[in-house]
Amino acid sequence: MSKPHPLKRTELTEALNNVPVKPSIVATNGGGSAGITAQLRREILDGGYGYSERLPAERALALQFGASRGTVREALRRLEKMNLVSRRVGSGTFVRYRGHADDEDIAQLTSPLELIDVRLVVEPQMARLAVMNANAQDLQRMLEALTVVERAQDNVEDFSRGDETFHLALAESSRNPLLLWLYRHINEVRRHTQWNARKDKILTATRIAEYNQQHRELYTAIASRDIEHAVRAITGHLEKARDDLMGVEKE
Amino acid sequence: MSKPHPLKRTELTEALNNVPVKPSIVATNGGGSAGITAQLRREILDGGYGYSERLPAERALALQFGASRGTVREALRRLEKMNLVSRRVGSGTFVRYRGHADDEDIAQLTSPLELIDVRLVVEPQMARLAVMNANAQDLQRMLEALTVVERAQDNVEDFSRGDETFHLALAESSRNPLLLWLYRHINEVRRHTQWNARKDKILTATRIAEYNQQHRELYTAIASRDIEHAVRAITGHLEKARDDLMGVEKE
DNA sequence: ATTAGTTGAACCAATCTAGGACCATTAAGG
DNA sequence: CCTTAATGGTCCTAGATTGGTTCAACTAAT
Repeated sequence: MSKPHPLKRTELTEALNNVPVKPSIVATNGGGSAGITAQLRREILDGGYGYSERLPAERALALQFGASRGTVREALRRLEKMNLVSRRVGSGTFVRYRGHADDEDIAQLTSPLELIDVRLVVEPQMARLAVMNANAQDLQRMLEALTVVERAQDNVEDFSRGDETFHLALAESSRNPLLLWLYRHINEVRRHTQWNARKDKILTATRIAEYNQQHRELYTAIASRDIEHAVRAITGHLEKARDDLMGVEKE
Repeated sequence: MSKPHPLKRTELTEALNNVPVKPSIVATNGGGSAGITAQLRREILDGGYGYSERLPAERALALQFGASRGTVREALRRLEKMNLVSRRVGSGTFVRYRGHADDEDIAQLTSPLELIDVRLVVEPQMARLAVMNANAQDLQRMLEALTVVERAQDNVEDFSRGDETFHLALAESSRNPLLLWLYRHINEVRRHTQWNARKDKILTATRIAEYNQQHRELYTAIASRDIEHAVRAITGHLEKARDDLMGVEKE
């Protein structure tokens, strides 16, 4: 079931009692259960405890924090509510939080193809919402980004930046803050992914022209409030990008 | 000299209150409740106290500011009127001003409805990929989460945690690291969103049973590699959640 | 003199904490 | 198998801490 403990039970306990508090913080924050909750939460989120690692026993934590066991239990109860730890009678309290890879790591784990797969899910919905919710200012911003990206027909870097701005303007036009927030994160990955290495091979002058044509088609569809057209445009755009990517992949 | 044993509550509190007056300003500005209000206000707005952090007790603040408790109370009363703090008898005075942390911010800006809209886009794709890519271990993890969540038919908290775990297992089964990464971020928001406040009204025993039925249907579909069925199941599940949410909204 | 603000004190009710006892479960070893 | 120790779960009581309230006295400005 669960992985065996590295130490025998008694040895483990003794070790816990001798060793200093793991978080090296002792009396920084408020001394209530809220403060203990905050300290442990931070420690877990920062990766001080790995996934499914066992926390010190409640009685040990009480000693370490200089609080009563009841107070520690209150803190652990909150952590359990946050789904950060799970507790088993007779066993202990275990971390139930897989630290997520940060932006750098996720960019390395994500292939350009997987990135486009995700964009192929998110962006059509952005387009749909944009048709419904975009206001004059949003359209203006998209138009500006469009003209910028169209002007960069022969410069890979310029096109790349402009393309990012245009799609971001699309995200903003959806008027869904969560969707925008998500797309910003996706964009971060996009900026770090290995796609950048192949940009020069993919972004020929011909393809840039084709992409820009699709950009304008998308903008026109949104400005004229044509949902079907907009979704077709963005979907076609991304599918073409995917096909171009796969074509280069084979070389 | 140094005590081998932890501090008692009294000593601990004294230590915390004696050590650093957080606003390094003490009696510079003109005494009076107005001056104290201004100093505390500035301290809170500058992020010296994080969200939901506890301020020193009134009696401690009185000492620190060299004023009487009544004066401090007047200052706190004004801060309360400004919606910067909230006070609870027996507990303390807590900051209610959300600094501009990213996650907190987006949680505040995102309505539960918008959250489901986004999930309605992401999760069907997760299901699709899960049908194609889930391995035995993924299915095992989903099944475990499923049994856990099914066992919590009458406890809102247990169901809530279990539901989160199940959907996270679904995300993992998609085998797309970027999608998983995205869903973890969505989950962060879900954890903070105002939905939590209405959980108790929405999650009746009847609805929990219905949700669990849909969970199992989804799992069965994925285990038997039926894409259409899986997408229908997850879509129906989220649409029902949205409808339930809107139903409560009207009350 | 009046007025508004401050002070210091005492007490109240709500809340939290310390500290302990006992239980059921789990894990390790005999 | 049984024994033993450790763990989380539960319940309790006494006491400490906190914000809420009231009141009489003091101060300074009008």
